[in-house]
Amino acid sequence: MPELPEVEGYKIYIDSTCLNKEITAFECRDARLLKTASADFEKYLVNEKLTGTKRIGKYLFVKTSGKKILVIHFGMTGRPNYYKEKEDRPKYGHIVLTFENGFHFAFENKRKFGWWDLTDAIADYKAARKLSDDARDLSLEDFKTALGKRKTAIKAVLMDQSVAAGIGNWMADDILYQSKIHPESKVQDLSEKNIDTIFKAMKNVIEVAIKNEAHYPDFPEYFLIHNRKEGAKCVHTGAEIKKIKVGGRSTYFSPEWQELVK
DNA sequence: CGTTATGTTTCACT
DNA sequence: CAGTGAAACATAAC
Repeated sequence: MPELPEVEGYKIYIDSTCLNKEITAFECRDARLLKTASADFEKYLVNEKLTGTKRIGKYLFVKTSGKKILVIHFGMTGRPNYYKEKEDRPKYGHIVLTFENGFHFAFENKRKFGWWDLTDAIADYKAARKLSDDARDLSLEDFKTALGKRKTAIKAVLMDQSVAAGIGNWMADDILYQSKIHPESKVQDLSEKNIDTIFKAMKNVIEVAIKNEAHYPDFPEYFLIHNRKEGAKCVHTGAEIKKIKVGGRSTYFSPEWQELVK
């Protein structure tokens, strides 16, 4: 379930399980998950160690003792799984590293939208992908600059990784719900104050979600995520949450609560 | 059987 | 060239 807060949790998980142990084997059972040749992963990972991680948005960069940096993207259904017994390999653990202590690290990916890549430099990779700064660190100034040229729905723009890296579908919905702004409001119509409100809501969603380890039931009651489904009711108005499509994605919002800015 | 799902990439069009 | 929207990708679950 990976958006920014989930991937932050995965980072912490990998930091606490996989670092500073020699890799003795690399195995991938479906090459479609690899952006670079399988032989390259063998070459640059086996007999090396993972030494540290850096997360930018939903991308996780894993530094190694070797010449390359491992890049992991979890897609829609990815998650890490560190386990001991070989027979405990998870059903969708399509990529597996084995460490010198006999433990294994599986990259689970049910829908196979996630992938691994190798790179020489994080900054270059970030630039090539047109990735913005991580939404957690992004300044208000840079956020405004990125929004400046846009003429489309704010919801779609919030999910654009070149605007604020890490915001995905549920976070964008919650940010706009907490901002009381309709997801189809055009960016060009938003006031300075609207944008400040959205920026603050974005930071709040991120910090609250990370603090609660992306465990939705623990989020405060005012989070839309508890009612992000058809037939559910808005905690503010009591009216039904509506579902529409914005930017090609299912979008949930509270019609009376969230103003369409024009 | 048809629809939907937490994401990114590609491609055609403006 | 930049921005936009739709389609594609692969698969499970409802």
